[in-house]
Amino acid sequence: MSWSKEEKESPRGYHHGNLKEALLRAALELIAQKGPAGFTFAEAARWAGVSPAAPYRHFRDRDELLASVALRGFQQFEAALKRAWNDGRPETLDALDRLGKAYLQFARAEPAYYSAMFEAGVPLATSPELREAGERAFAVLRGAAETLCAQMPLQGRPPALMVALHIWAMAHGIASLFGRGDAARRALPISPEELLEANVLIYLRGLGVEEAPNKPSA
Amino acid sequence: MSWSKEEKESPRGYHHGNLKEALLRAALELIAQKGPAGFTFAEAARWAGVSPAAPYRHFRDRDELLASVALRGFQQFEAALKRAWNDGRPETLDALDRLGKAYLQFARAEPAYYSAMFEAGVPLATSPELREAGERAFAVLRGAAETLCAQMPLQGRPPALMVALHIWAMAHGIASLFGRGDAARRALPISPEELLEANVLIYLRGLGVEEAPNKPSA
DNA sequence: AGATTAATGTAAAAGCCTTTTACATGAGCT
DNA sequence: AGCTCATGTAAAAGGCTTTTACATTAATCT
Repeated sequence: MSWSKEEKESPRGYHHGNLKEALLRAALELIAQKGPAGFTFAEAARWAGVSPAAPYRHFRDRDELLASVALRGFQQFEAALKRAWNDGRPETLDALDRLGKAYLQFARAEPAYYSAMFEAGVPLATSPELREAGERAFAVLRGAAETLCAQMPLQGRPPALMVALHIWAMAHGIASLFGRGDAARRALPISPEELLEANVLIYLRGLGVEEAPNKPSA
Repeated sequence: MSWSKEEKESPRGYHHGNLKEALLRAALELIAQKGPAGFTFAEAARWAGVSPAAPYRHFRDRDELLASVALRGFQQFEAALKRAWNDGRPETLDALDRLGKAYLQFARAEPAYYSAMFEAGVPLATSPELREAGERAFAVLRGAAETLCAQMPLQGRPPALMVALHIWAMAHGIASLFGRGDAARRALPISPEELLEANVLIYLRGLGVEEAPNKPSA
């Protein structure tokens, strides 16, 4: 046992010690509970045990806190997608399937991040950082599309960027419409995962990508 | 010239005469300007020239006004989609193309409606009316998918509902990610319309639907 | 160590929003 | 004309946001 560093609820003195982090966490929790609109700067402060004015030492205003949540969201999103894609190995199509599932999984497991990123109306131009984080997350999809396209015959090979945008649109469309058990959304005859998988498979067939029967055996 | 019925700015007496309508219009305008989050009940009242408490005679609270905007949005959306689809005539695939364009056009021309409908976090379960309006709008897509599927050979004909959901996801994904000139969204190498058209065409090819060369001539 | 400086919190206040309650007005009907 | 109900107003309580002046402490420098 160690007294070294209490992480929880230590009865702090005048200074908090880690207020910025605490506010980010509080915001995430509150957004998850009540949506990006219902989240309030003052409540995050209360949650962190500081006065309503304290947060202004770390964020210019409520919007900047939201943007910071979105930033962190994009970073985690990128990491999750990268993990799932795993450079397209061992099989491109399997990896693509994992990618789609990871996309939906993120939207479901981290609705607060997802809505801060895509639905809260945070201007992407808020900060270069935010924009870049978004780009980097998209770059994973783009890389996947490039790998995919590179495996197609040169004849009629589509622009990888377009393919990436299409995949993004399909995944985001499904995540956004059916992805969260919001109790606010539509009931489906099948799971979002299955719906997306089918959508992508049909799309790929349209591109002329054939599913390997099982193994790329000769 | 007529004094019959002034519609604009008539210096009203104690009663407004058409407050509910005025509030809906004000809300629409304000949401278009500042997003669903930035819109405020009090400002809508001001815009209509009444006291801050007056709106409560017509809407239980701010959320109900938002839900009403969404309701009206779904109704107009349905109408726009129906008009574009035109029962699939004269050519199913052309009609489908019009449908997609109408979808994007609505999202762009009526961002306030669109965000109230899909992004403001209005619980679909708010009222049966709202849910039904949503269903009716979706029913247009569903009808299109059914027409489309009916023209396919029985062998390997996909479930129309799935096709409808896919088309919805693609359209919504693109509208939501790139659809509004928000100055907040990503720049594209091509227009959302082209992007969606390509997405749907590839998808249809994947379903085995072949584009008629030009005219269904023998 | 001691002093200075910069970072981080607090208190108080102004301004806006939401929502409720009691009251005022007048439109529609008999 | 008189009633009644729908529709609006005024006033007030309670939150949230943001700013400003001030308090406390951590960091740094000599």
